[in-house]
Amino acid sequence: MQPVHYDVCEQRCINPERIDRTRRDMSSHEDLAGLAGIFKMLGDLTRVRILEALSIGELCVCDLAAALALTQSAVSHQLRLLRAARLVKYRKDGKVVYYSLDDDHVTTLFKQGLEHVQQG
Amino acid sequence: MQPVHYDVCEQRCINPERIDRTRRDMSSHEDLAGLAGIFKMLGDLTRVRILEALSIGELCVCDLAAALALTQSAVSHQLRLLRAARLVKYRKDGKVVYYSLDDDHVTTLFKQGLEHVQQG
DNA sequence: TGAACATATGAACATTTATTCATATTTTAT
DNA sequence: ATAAAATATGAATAAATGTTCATATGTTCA
Repeated sequence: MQPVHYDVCEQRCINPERIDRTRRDMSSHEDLAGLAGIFKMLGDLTRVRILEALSIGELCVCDLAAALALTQSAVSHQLRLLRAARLVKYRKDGKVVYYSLDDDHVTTLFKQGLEHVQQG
Repeated sequence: MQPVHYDVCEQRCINPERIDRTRRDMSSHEDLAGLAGIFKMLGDLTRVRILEALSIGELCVCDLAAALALTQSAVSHQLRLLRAARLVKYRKDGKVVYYSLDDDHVTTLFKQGLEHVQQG
């Protein structure tokens, strides 16, 4: 079978029907951007460690820093991002702020991810 | 209850038992690094789009580039990374190389991720 | 009120990383 | 063998991002 070539978006292509089908069936750009955003948030060792620590139980910032051997500032900056992504929540007790996981989606994703990691 | 302060790793902390428990119960650094690695790989819009496209069906590099309106070079560079992460596999048909998903872990992770995205 | 402490945050710096451009490699077809 | 086409890749550039340092904010306690 001879590949037929068309020009789409200044790219040569071989199978235009597949291209059309792909474009039609793909999720919205919005959803995919959101998806990439979540994974980007989880794609950092420090944040993964923070989330795993919090999955064991709530911790205040300084304990989190101590447990993971990180500076208070580094932890605080990352918690800010995790908060914005609604992955963690917090409660204040005086001047101490306790952080915990916002829902169990993270735990689920971690389990799925570990399956891939540990089988590879 | 008065918080008792200890010094651990040059960090003040409030609840040393929690710190110990956290350290004890956390997954290995290796596993967590691997986990972060997977998520980092998925944490890029271009790669997410490529993987979603391939989840619909196998595609050659130039069709992938056309379908996503990307340069051949950009796609090829990303496929290299996805290949190294064992997220995609390929088969050669003459000078055309067809890529597809290596397993269905990606699809599972995408579904889980979209749940978080679409409810937030 | 003032001192000490827990946390948050802005700016600077260093590192990582995605894309582009040019070119190499490999295969097909004449 | 040569030309054309599909893919891969190295180097360079630009942008994003994580950490550190210094400092601000807010709370407790004397």
